[in-house]
Amino acid sequence: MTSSYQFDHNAFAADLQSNYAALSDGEESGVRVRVAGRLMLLRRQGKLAFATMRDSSGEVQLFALSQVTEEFEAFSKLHLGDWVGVEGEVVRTKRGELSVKVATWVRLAEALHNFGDKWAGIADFDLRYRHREADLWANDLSRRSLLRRSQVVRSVRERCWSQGFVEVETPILNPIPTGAAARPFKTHHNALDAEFFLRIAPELWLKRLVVGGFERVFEIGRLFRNEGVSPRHNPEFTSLELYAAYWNYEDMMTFTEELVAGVALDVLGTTEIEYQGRQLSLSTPWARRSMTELASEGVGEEVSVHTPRAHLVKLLAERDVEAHASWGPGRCLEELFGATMESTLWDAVFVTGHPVEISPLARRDPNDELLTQRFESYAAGRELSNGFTELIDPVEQRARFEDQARLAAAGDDEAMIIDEDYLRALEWGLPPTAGLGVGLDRLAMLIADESNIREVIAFPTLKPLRD
RNA sequence: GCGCCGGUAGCUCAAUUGGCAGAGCAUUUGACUCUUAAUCAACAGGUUCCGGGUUCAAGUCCCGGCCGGCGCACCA
Repeated sequence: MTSSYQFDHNAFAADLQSNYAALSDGEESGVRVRVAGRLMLLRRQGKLAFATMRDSSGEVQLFALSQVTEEFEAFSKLHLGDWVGVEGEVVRTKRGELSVKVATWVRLAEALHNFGDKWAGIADFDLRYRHREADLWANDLSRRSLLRRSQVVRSVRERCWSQGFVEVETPILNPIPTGAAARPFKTHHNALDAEFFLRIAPELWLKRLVVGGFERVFEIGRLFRNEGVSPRHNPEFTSLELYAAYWNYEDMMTFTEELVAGVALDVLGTTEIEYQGRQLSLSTPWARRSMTELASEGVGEEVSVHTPRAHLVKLLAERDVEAHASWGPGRCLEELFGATMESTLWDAVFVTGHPVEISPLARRDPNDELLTQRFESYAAGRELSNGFTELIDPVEQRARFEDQARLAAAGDDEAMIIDEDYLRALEWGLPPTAGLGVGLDRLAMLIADESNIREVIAFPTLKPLRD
């Protein structure tokens, strides 16, 4: 059989399995179908041959007989991994396996390499990540995790749409990297002879759309940060960022917990999930605890952003954290929380009330001028989302950017740069607005029960091979 | 970036103290009319990641490099 350019396929393996579940052993349905997929196993027995064929829905056995099957010899010599299109009757073999009894068939493509050990699959991480196409055939779990990631993104998108959010796209090539604290990737546009940075966050663009009258917007897209690679960090990752005019951070927390719990419900059917062998609750409402309270609990005494810096520095030193000269009390408080309590936050929880010092785009808390109306959600000891009531005052925003510029001058190479276009946008009037960012890879990890971010990214960033 | 661990046939893995590089699956050939990782028989398959070094002898020990896993750091 030579290969074909096309195949008229009219049935999926999984549908056959369910539609003919009642077919008894040795019974023939009288129905002819055309299926296509890849050969995963092939067992020849003299003038019979049995093959396991997999398509995107599942698996079904192909049953070939020399008396029935065209080109039987060639069929029985197909290779594992070959793509075939088959026409034949749906039957159940005497031994009870639902099968398509092959009348005619065509090889659609030939596999020149195998897909790993048929028991063990492919275990080598390097091979799995560099050749995901082979990994997907060899390992059920890889297929499942990437499928779940897709379901997570779909669910997030549909839930945002259903709440009246408009999906938008903002520039990836940015003249200045802003909206977050991170090192950027740099590139160059030849015709414009201009330096550009790949975005580290879409935040400022999205708020400019709110200024423009899009009261509810969101963007799902790739962000790029020139930081270390780890089981929880890929240089390019996917975020959901979303803004709602007239909301404050409490409204946004409610939205966030319902979104995440809803995604779990959509994909897994429950908000009480199992993660890495341990029960984890995403059920609403999530606990809300202030960073001040958590840091105090962590160090065993009352601390706050009003505690003298020298004392906070001492408490950090006791935990082997060396305070940088540019850190004020706010940053020290956050570091104390990070060093003591962050990794213990297992069930979904909101941490609220971040210091102004570390929140240059968030609106101050009217009850404490050194804190903001900000939250981060945590699950499995990791940050899952970040949101706040947006700072809308252009004068204060300029002062906050200038504070960041001073940090940069003091050696903090991740401090934010002044964005004049954004300040001008604020001068046209941003209504009271709350914003949210969610790391979708992190969310996908949680839902797919994966501990390595690479398992939920089809083609993770790897070091190019060289000698 | 730092530390620990790893890289052996196409795939999954062995190889004792430094002593002839092996198995299963896949591939190739043959047998087999209800198999289920089919089974049975046979053939073939190697730059032991790369480059040096020590040694009578290196997959194994030492040095350098490449790639990966985990931890730390940075961050989401």
